[in-house]
Amino acid sequence: MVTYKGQISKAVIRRLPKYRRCLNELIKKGITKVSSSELADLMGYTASQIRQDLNNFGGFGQQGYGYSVDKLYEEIDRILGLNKSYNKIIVGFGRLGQAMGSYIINSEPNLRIVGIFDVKQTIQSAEHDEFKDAQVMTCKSIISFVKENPVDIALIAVPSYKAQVVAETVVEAGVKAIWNFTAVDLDLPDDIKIQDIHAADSLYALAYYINEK
Amino acid sequence: MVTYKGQISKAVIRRLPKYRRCLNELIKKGITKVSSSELADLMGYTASQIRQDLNNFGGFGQQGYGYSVDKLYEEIDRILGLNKSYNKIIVGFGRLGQAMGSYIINSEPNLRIVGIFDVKQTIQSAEHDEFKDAQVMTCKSIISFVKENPVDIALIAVPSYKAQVVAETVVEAGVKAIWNFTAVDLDLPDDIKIQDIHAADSLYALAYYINEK
DNA sequence: TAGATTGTTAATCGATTAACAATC
DNA sequence: TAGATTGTTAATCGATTAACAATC
Repeated sequence: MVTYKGQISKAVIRRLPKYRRCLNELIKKGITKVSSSELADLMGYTASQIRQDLNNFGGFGQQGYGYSVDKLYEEIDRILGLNKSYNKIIVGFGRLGQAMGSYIINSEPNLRIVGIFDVKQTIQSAEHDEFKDAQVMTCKSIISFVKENPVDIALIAVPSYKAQVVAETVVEAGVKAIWNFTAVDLDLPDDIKIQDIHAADSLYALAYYINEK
Repeated sequence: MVTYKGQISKAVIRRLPKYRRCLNELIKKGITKVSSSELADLMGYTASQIRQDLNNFGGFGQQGYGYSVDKLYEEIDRILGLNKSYNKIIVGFGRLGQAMGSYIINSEPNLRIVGIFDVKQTIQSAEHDEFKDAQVMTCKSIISFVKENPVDIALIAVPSYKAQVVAETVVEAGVKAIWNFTAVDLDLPDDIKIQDIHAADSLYALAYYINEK
């Protein structure tokens, strides 16, 4: 069961953003040092799991002392690749696409929205509109656009029935990573990285737990 | 390691909505019968896992034949509790709250949106607006409203810095289940069911996999 | 140095896969 | 009946927890 160095389990990767969030809170509070058991209390994991998780990437801690909050935060940022910049397009610019676009503009400086595509080229703009200067292109121009402009990530927020076709289009254009907000499980080549936000699935799980026992 | 009957692992519950989605596709195609190995091909699981999963709830299949698509779909619906109705409030009615509200109105007939709350009582309405007759109430009235009107689920889509306070308010009012769209891990009593949509977390995981290897 | 806390190995737990008897 | 496919037990795999030696 020897995992090669650098081959990290999905369970660990899923937890890293939560570590990052927690460390960010500590930084805001001016706390500079934290032990695995303090983190355990804050996050609801065991101290043992936290040490295991962090040791996948090397010894970030110091025996007898704990972890430096700043250093750990930076390391996790680096591990996740959040110290780099990414070019991004949004395909489907209804309320959901706009909501996520707004989030990115306000909270993710490393993500540059380089193109926005929708069947409609108009934006129903709210009052504080981050998008008032944005140009919305027709989906037909996705391929030519991506071939001219390197794109790392495509956010897809089109209606479900268009999801597979749109996804195939961005993949054909050369995009390798998809952040999928549609209710569809996309069927794409194995080398394409996909992260699904299947909001309805979590709603159904919620219904299950409401009725449980 | 005897799990009591009826005590189903979280891993299984997480997969049920995907079974449901897949079965729904088969129904649309007019397919009435499916075997565990056909489902395995469609969903990317093993046939063995599918049989294990379904057998948690009793024998839905027929040896030598397979599963009835309609029956299995209905059973999963019932297991998830989707055959019942739920009253729901939306707290935070910006683009994200509106997007999810629109989804619910159009796709989830069993979910009734009984109240909408926001600091602003106006709706920036798009052209096809499902909400044009909706009344948006001030967050201050949440407690009195919920005490008058039974509410099963609160969708929270307020800015992060308000998330904890808003969540505490709906819990104080008596709501037992929260569908959380904020970036915050809510700290609430153990008997409150929470499902988080931490979209940013999945984006960070995507960044990790883009850089992997 | 003594105390604290990590890094890391071993033990446990739970989830997935394999195998096959039951049965339609 | 013969063939197919489930239901279910056993084996494997992976992830979590416990324990403790290393070391700051």
